[in-house]
Amino acid sequence: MGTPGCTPHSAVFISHPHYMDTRTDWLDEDVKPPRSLLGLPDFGWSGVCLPYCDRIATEEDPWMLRMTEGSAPAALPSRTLEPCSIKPNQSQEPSSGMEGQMEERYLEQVQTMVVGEVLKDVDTACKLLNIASDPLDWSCAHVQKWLLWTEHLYRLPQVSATFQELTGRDLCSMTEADFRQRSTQFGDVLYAHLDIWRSAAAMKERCPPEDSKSETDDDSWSDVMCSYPSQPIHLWQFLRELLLKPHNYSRCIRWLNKEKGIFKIEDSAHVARLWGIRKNRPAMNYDKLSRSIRQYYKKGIIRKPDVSRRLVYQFVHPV
DNA sequence: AACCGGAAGT
DNA sequence: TACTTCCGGT
Repeated sequence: MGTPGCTPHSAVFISHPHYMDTRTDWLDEDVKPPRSLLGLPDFGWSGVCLPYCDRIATEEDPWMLRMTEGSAPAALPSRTLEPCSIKPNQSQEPSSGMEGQMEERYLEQVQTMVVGEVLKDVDTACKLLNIASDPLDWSCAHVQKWLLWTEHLYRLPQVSATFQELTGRDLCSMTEADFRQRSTQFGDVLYAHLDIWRSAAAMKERCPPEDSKSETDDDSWSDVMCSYPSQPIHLWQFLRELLLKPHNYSRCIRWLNKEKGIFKIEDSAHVARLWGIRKNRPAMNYDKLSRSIRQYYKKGIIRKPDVSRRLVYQFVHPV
């Protein structure tokens, strides 16, 4: 399409009617490069899609393109998502011999990658939201968090209000029609996204984190970290978490000098939104977040660097 | 738009 | 206590 500023990734957008038709701008005001945003998921591809913001649909993920080009939207996301059993269901192309094998291997590789990424992204989101990865374990509050997150992810207007007082179990027992009933426009998106989480949780259970079943369980970020009771996270910890995942978040916050603990908030509104989601504070903004950072000045946790610069801060005690 | 710190609320 | 919310001023 000849839309100015469109990247090839736009294909992903366009393939999804909801985005173009009904997106509202309540979340978009601060979005810098349009393509830094999620490609919207292609729900048709074996139930696998990787919208997880900020990191997908970037130049670093060319395979995303290949996938979306090639895959004709199937009907609905499949209920389960198994890396080993997914077969490309569109082998109509009479690819023969070597070529066919190559292609099949290529597809398999891509699928394995995709599944791995999905799991990673769900895990990341779990950590960020501080909720369990299995929707069945969610309380009403967790459901609301997840909804907030999903709204953020897909740039949906606020839909969480229509899903109040539902536990994760309730949510899981709902059909797509039930979802549509609660949100005519976005019920299907939410349903599909929930399906991804359920599939991811099911997979996680089926083939738990392979190789290293080591005893270093304490700090490994599996269920313990994700699940609920842990004490509320501190803002400085949260910022560190984001900084430690440059692959995911470098577009909104990054180190300027990791050794000295100097970092820059590149997208203040985005960071504030993530913080708000994490703390369940929908009204969070940079004004408030920065006030909290300033509280750290006298506590000696964060300060302004010697030469004060806009949106640049420094951890007093770098790692 | 960011930065600052007081003051009050949760 | 650790923010969150609000705010008047830089």
